[in-house]
Amino acid sequence: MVAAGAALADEVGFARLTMGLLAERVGVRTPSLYKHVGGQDDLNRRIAALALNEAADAVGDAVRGYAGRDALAAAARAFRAFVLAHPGRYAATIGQEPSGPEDPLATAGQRLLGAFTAVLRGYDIPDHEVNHALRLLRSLFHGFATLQAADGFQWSTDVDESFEWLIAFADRGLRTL
Amino acid sequence: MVAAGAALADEVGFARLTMGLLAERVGVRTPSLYKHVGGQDDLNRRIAALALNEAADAVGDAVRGYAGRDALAAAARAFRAFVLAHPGRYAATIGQEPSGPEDPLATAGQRLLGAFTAVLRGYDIPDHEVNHALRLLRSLFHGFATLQAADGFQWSTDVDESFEWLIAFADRGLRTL
DNA sequence: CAGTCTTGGCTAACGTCAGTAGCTTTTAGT
DNA sequence: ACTAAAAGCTACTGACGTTAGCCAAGACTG
Repeated sequence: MVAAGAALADEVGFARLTMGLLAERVGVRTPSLYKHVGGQDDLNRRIAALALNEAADAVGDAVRGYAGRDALAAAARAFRAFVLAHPGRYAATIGQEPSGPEDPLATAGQRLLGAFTAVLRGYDIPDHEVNHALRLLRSLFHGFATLQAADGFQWSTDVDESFEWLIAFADRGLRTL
Repeated sequence: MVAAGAALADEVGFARLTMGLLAERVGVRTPSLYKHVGGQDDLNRRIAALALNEAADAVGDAVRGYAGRDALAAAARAFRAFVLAHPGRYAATIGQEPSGPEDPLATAGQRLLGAFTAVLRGYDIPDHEVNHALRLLRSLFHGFATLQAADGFQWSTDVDESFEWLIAFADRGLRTL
């Protein structure tokens, strides 16, 4: 149900994800959906939680066995690949605030954060700067991925190249704190 | 009209900006709005263009008279301040693709980009890397601002401090290319 | 000054969509 | 075989975006 919604969001775009469309997709009349989800808000939040968990898995898997720059590059590429492959469900995460620490959305966010924290362990970062570095990485990758997904880079230069440049930039910065 | 819409979006949140609400705000019945804007899509795009132009102005003004690290810090702070002061209209810019080079949205985006380009002139950046650096800055600030506006994580540590740390990080990286 | 065109407002209506109420069917457990 | 939960359905409501068609006020022109 939520998986179908996420898939549909990836196909038609998150903004065009409608209860009626989802019902049609799963071969059911619209009101029947309400036996499975609380409503559109609930559906959106669950798609967002799914997306964050999947992103955390993707980043976590990609990082396994690597450290330092290799880990950073693997995490970055995995994250971007995920967002580009699943733009709809990732868009669902934008503008969702977890209602509390028990919210599945919050724990999913924590898992993703944890995956990036693992990357930072490969660098020599003072304790009190780890949170700052974490926010840096999240901002950087979230920003790049969403801008590209929205086609925010209208310029001609190759985007892949920019992304690799960006990874190198972050790596250099993290190595020289 | 568009200005009123932008103001309303800032107040109630972009997602809750409705034609009926805007009509009420400007003291008119809903259908009368269509004498001024083409519809909700058109309104959204115009609000987005307004926001990008205002952001470009804010960044451009803030940078004037500074260079290097001072310019970068001024630009970054101005941009973030703008997004936090006008979350609704800035949210309108997310996920809007300009229809062509003549689209006011595209030219507004170019102006904002130009403001950041001015900042980069204060650093010694090889020609072929300027575009990469530009995308870095845009991703970084867009990501940070939107994540904070959406309260995307549980920010336990002070956000202002993280932002200043992020500025310092970017400055160091740009100085040592 | 009279006529006309433009501008900006209005009411009435329609289509789409989220969501609710209440009933029926299917299915699973005893 | 019986019952109760799970999951489906039709019918309906209300909110919203949007269009059609009409009307009033002001500007421009003969």
